[in-house]
Amino acid sequence: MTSANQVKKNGNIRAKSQVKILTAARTEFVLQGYRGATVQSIADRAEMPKANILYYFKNKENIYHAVLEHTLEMWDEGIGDIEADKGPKVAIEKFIEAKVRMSFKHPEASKIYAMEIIQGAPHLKDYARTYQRQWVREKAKLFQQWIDNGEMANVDPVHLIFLIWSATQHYADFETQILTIMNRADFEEDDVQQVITFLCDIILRGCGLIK
Amino acid sequence: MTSANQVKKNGNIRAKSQVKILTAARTEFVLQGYRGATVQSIADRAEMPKANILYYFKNKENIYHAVLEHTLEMWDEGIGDIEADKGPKVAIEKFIEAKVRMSFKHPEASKIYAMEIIQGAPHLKDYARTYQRQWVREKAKLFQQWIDNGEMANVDPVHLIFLIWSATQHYADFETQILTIMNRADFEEDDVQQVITFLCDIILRGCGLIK
DNA sequence: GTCTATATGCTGATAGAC
DNA sequence: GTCTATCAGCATATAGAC
Repeated sequence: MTSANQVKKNGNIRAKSQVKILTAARTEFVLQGYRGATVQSIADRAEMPKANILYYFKNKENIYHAVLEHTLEMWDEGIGDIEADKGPKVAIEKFIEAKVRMSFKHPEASKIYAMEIIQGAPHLKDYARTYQRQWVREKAKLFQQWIDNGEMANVDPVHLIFLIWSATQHYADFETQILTIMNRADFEEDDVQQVITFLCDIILRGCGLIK
Repeated sequence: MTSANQVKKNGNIRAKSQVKILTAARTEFVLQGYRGATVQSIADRAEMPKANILYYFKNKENIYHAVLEHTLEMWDEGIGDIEADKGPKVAIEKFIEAKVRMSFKHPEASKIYAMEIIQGAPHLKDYARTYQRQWVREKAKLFQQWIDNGEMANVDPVHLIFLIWSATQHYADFETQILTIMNRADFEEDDVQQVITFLCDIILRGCGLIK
């Protein structure tokens, strides 16, 4: 076996192990919180010895950082952006749909983010201060232009973004409560579609974009 | 001092200490999570020796139970109910206002509840299954009557409740993120009023209750 | 009721054999 | 790369003096 192949094979093992660890860790961090999730519990869930976990990530905080980063990346990619070119109605519709679908598909991603923010965002202050604040300002400006052009009702653009965020992520973060109240074991595609329809209906009408 | 007075005095000390402990514990549980909050950190925040904490509550889990119970009670009392007698517009308006005000006044109450639900509601399954499910069904029926009478648009009543919950609690749970994005140190009464106006505007129009 | 001292178990992390 | 053995520190909780 050549040295190049050796590296590749080892790289594969490394990559696979890391994904396995991150997946297990994400679940543990959601279920138990940062402090409550132990390296041992992550190891058990990943079906690896504890020492291997620490071999790949050195320490617990590094695991958490990797989970956060991995999660935010996946989330942002899955949502995409608000598209300006087709007007406010399509833009808001598409954005709501993407966020609702992600909430049902990857509730853990939203949950881990939510817990981080609730606890005061100790690892994400910079993320909000730079990336997110900029994003909100950009989109708010876009909404304001549509409002000024008379294309939608005069509603506060920043709070509109908060409303869409909260209403959509609620189905991920409060999954447990919603299932219990609706007396259901799982969600199905029909439920997802119904939520999309409901939220688009209310919010678009609320923005004066449908009658 | 008579025996009755002795009991009363001791009762006062006990009650005061317990409130002090519960307040400190709530903050610690929010900031650090259940496992991350230590009895010592609660004692430090309450400015009491650790042993006194355990004297009053026996163990850490009892503290958490008491915090949850105390918090839910306070929250429910502060919100009040959806009042049927003045029609959908006033009912929804009053409910949104009450929830927004509580979110800004007691964000920790909402946060501790949110963390509990996100982690799978291990201590609150029964609460959702009995009390909350019943409440939602009752209110959904009320909304449905208004819809059938043509008093409001035909929107799913259960999801409408979820929308109001999520949109209002967002200002408590995601306080940190919102402050950072808005580049503010604290909220003021004007902010609260603006949120109430915004949410009533969008949701009432979304329900066809204003033009 | 208050507080110090301490028992007991679990945690993150490391050393070193394979 | 994998895994066993182990350490040092910290957590909850209790015992018992005051």
